[in-house]
Amino acid sequence: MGRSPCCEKEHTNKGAWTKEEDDRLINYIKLHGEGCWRSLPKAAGLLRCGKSCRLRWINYLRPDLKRGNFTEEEDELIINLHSLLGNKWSLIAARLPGRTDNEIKNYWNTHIKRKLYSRGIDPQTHRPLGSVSSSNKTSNNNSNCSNGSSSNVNRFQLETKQSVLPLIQVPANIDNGGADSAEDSNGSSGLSSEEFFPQINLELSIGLPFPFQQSRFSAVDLNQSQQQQQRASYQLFRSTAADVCLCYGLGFPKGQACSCSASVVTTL
DNA sequence: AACGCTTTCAACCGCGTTTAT
DNA sequence: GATAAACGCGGTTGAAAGCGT
Repeated sequence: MGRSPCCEKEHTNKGAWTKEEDDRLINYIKLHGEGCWRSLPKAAGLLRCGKSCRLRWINYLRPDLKRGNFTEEEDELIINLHSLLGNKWSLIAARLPGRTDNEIKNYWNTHIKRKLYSRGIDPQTHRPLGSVSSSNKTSNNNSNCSNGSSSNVNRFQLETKQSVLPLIQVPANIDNGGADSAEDSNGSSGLSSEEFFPQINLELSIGLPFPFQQSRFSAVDLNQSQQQQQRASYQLFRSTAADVCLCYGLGFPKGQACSCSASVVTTL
């Protein structure tokens, strides 16, 4: 099916916004609120397409935006969330009040990537540089998806006979606050997913992600200061991102699918 | 001062998803 | 259910600023 352009290209301004355009947009949204971006430009007297207005408002004019440099805490939170979510910038932004997805994406590409490289960490895989085989690199674009067969790693994955779709890689040797393992979940049902659907193995497991496990960051891989950095990052990680229940995002009301005591449920 | 290279980030583009008809 | 319109997202671009020579 074809798509018509989102606006009439001939009569719209492009490029940088002027102060007057900003004022018009701000005044209009103050009076009428956000929404209906397609009709907004005309109503506000702007020669812009609705998409452009929405972007300008969300990324620059919104009053609740936090301006200024990212803090060290924000840096670490972004890194941790990226290791969990990959390039889902809007989801990451949702956990950083006052920051936009565009801002975080830009910051990731210009600062954090470099920071991770300087720590000897691959920003896509969140593993030590050079530790990922080429087959893994090409198997899936998602940064946190790995088909690695390490025995001490639980995987949150959707698996079929034909293909494996790992979603979130979770180490087994981390205290996960009491979240049940895949084996426990299967055991309680009495029947495995393979018994229900012989052609499909839905081996779902869920747990808290931890990108700093010892097996990945052993003394062989990292020097002393890098190990110290990882330990500090882990402490911050536990204090920020660890108290999150992912079950809600899978459609289960909190507490129905897991026994963890997380105070935050996510809508992944 | 002039030039070229690099970095930054606001804005655009195309596409997938959701909603309305 | 099919189609079109609108929305939202992630990747990419390009102008401006910064920096070194």
